[in-house]
Amino acid sequence: MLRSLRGEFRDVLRDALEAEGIDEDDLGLEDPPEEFDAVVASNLAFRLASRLGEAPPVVAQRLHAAIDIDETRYIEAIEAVGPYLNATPSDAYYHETIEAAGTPSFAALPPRDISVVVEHTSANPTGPVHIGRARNPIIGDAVARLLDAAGYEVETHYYVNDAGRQMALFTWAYETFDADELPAPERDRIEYDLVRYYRKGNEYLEQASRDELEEAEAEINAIMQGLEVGDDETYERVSTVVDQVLDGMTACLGRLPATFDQFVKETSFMRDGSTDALVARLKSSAYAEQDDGAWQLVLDDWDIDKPFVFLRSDGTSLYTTRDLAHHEWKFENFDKAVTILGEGHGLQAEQLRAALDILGNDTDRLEQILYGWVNLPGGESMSTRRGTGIQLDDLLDEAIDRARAEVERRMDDRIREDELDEQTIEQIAHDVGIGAVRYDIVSKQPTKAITFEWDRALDFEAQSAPFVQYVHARCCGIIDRAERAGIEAEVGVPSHESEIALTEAISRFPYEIETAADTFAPHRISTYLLELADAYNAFYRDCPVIDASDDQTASTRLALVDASRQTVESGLNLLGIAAPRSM
RNA sequence: GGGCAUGUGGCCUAGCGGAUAGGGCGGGAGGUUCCUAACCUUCCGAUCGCGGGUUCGAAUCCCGUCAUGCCCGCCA
Repeated sequence: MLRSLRGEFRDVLRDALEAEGIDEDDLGLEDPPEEFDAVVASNLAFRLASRLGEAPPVVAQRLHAAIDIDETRYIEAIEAVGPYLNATPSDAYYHETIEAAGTPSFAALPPRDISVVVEHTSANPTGPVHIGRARNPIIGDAVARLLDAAGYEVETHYYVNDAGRQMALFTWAYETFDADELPAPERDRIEYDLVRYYRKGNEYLEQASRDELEEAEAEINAIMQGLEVGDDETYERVSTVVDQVLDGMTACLGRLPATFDQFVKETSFMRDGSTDALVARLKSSAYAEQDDGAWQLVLDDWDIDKPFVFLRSDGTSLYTTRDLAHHEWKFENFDKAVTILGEGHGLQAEQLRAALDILGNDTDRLEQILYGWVNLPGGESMSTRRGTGIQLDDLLDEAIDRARAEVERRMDDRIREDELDEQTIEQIAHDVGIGAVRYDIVSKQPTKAITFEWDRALDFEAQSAPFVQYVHARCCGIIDRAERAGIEAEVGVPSHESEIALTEAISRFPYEIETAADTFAPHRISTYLLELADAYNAFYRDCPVIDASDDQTASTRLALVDASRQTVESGLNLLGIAAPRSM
């Protein structure tokens, strides 16, 4: 609803400027501080002041006099407050907000007819997902949900690096070592089983004699060469490892849940000839040169001083070459491409963008979101190869355990009349625990580095998922009681200041989706949900529903509770967090 | 050495050109004869790393500087 009101505000401001014969495009819209009744404001008078030779408040008055709000539906009044023009909402604004928010479509912006592929996670299929990587699926999944809500046609992809040396080494180790010379798996799932071969292989190479090393390297190289020439048998051998490990990783990511519409294999761009074709095009580019037999692009014109090598001197392609073919494939099939990348890939991301530019692509269609690493407190690094770090599975298990303990601790003094059976308790623990993890990650700007600490990541109070989820549970509690008391919801116009503030918070939701999607910033949704939850808690404190002073008040408040519940659920859903009915 | 990112009260964080810098944690003081206290109220606590500049206006933009992280391979 705020989107509509802002539209009206822009219209009347533009009309007023035209009437005054003033040419100015920037309308200076901003959010007014809380203490004002206005829902949107303009600071236009500041900028016009010097040009018109008048003081800002005088300009504001003049604009105010020229503004005509006879035709507006959602703007009740526009006031000149000092240099600001403040727009306050009409009864229709509140009424229609509560009405619209009671339906699921409130969280969906109109379709844009623009397809976008969101590539995220894309971790090498070498073993269990550790929390250093967990930021990627959590941000990526939220971005995909956000863009979907914002009206884009979204498809999610996991790009599988099945072609490099790591996978060749893994395949060799899998075929070479026996299970009985390996330690027991840390968990009963396929990637925990297979990663033991990968670790064993790396370990072996590190302490192998010269002869052993040569022999092993020869086998690993043979696998890499087989992939390069598109040998079917080699591809099958590598796939045996890749597909199994990937199955396990997919199961782990599914717990978040993070899901993928498609797993796109790197080898597919070698096997279909697109990498070779791309290399030929790059060679003929004005920026290509040969250096010691290898081909590279000189990217000085893009302010990148590191050349981009796209073909080895032995004629084989590199990971980045194939990724280039991969991206051109994305451009052929989608209008936009969004990629979530760890900050370690910053330079590569810039080189990729420049190379795509050289190949004649419109790189504005590519959005690369970089996120900082998750570090461990002691500065210890996480490595699948060495088996260090914290696994995502362990984090989620711990989160659920702590949440379950919390639910059980509260059992004694809970007063809500619903009986929680074992299965329900387990479900709540699951929703709360995993929600807390996701919220902790998604609520921070991706570019900031995170130091992982159990107690902070799994805090169930205040600025956290459980805080927001609790609001949803509170709504459900009231709705359940109202139903038993025979109270019917009826959309009305809020009168109490806490009702008004809550309705205004709800009215912002579609606007928040729009701005968050425009900037690819899901953390804005988490910030918004906190504000919505605060507004609801104030309403909960001040405005009884079941025991309202009269039936009419009870009915209009119940409608507001319905609208709140739906909005909170939709908001949590954008972040991939469940909304429990009871806690 | 070069590049990119980040620097906001003891700790975490929002804001990223406009109305007295919002929250949370921690600390102090309160609130439950119940629409679930995973909540609420209140107090204490910030020269927005530092120095310049641009602007009517800077945490926000520019320059410099310091600190931290990441990257700089014919690896992925």
